[in-house]
Amino acid sequence: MQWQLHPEMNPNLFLKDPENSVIGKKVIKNGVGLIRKIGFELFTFKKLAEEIGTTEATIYRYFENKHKLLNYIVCWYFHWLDYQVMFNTHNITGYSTKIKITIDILTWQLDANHVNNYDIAIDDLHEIIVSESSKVYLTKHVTEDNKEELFLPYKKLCYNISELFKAYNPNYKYPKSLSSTMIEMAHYQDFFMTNLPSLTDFGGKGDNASVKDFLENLVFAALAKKD
Amino acid sequence: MQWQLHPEMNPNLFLKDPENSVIGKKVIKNGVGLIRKIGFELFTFKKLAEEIGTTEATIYRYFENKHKLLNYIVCWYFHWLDYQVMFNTHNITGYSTKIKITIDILTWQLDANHVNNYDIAIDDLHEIIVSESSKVYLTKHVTEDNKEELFLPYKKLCYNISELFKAYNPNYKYPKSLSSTMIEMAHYQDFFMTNLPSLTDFGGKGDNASVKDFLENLVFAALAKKD
DNA sequence: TTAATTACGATAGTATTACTATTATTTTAT
DNA sequence: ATAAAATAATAGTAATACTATCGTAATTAA
Repeated sequence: MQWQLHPEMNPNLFLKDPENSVIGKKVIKNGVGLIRKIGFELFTFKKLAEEIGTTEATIYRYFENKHKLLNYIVCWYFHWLDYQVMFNTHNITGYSTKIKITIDILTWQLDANHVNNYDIAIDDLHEIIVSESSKVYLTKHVTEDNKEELFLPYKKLCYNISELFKAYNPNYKYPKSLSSTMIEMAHYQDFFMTNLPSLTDFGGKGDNASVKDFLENLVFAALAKKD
Repeated sequence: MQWQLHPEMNPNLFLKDPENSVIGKKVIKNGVGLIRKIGFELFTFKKLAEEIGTTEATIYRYFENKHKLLNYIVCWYFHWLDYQVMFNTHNITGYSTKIKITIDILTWQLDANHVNNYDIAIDDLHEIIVSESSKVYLTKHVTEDNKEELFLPYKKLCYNISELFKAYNPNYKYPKSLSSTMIEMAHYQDFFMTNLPSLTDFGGKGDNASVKDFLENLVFAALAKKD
């Protein structure tokens, strides 16, 4: 599937399409690995350049700065996630089931559905999303970035899930906020469970099935038809 | 009230207590103002030093780095918030009412309750919390920081709210996760409403009363006794 | 009271980061 | 085969994130 290799990324995210060259692909692939390993704050283009055997300047030809690279990675992930949701809820009857499947995907209940034959290490990617993705929009330049549509895949996923919620219960007043809450909490509760367990109810167990249970309970409680 | 001026801050947050000197207080007060103005990424000790008429090195005597200063500010805020919740729910009968008051405070439904006679500009502080607070724990050193109890006020607030939830419905399975969800979403939905409105249902209106309504609906739906 | 100690802030650094400008090399087009 | 274009490497600079040292002021100790 050509689409999987070239998920029409927004050109505002890069200076030169990393998908079109060997070094470009290494920037993404090893970038994901290095950010996961040392965290976004300590991550630099110099360190990445050393790892892939090139120079800083070369990487700057692909991305304006490390923030844009993170934004690219985050977009790639949400694009991929949106596709997973679409693909796995397709031809399923019942909005309740569709919502449950969506929660499964968001909370990383990985199984055969999530086969990936990408260059990007998808588990590393997920780890980055959990601890770094919000840094992409929590900036002073969020408005300009938004105008350049740098958050489109996130917004699209949020919209698609909100439409599921509306289909399940057309009277529910906050489908979009519930959708963004669910997406954020799939990541935050995961991060808390691992790193600050006292902020969750999944202390000892610590598997993402617990996050799934929590979100399912929360979402269906919120959406419950009161008649 | 002496307590308000000296909310027993964790000494691991600073090298030298900023409350004990004029310059120290300026570091906090002007630090809050400057971070709010230019954002945490562009904020430097040099810029802050220029603003308060001192040098970088002086500020480094108080705080190890800018991250610790942000951590101090965030702790101060959650400490203050925890006190607000405790004070305003005290002597109120009915856990439902207590929870509603807590949501009011979290979603910044400011009124006479929130009188502040601090040096810190409390509205600037709230703006910082909304867009910068998660950066304090979304790091690779979260575990070591947690061991030094740098997130105690947040964890305490989360715990206190979870106890309210448990009192309201002892059978609810996820009081802590619901509590951290509510705290995070009070800030995130506020940020989204202002900066990425399509992720919320409060597009045009855009007041924090909408966030309050959403959270009240969500929390009471989750906690609803099913019998 | 005076000497010693401590506290404090200012000066002047360094290593790293985040880039940019220029030059060299390779690729592609004709 | 040669010109044009694309690409990468070299070599920078300005800003950032600190650190080490020094002088002065305040505090305390004999």
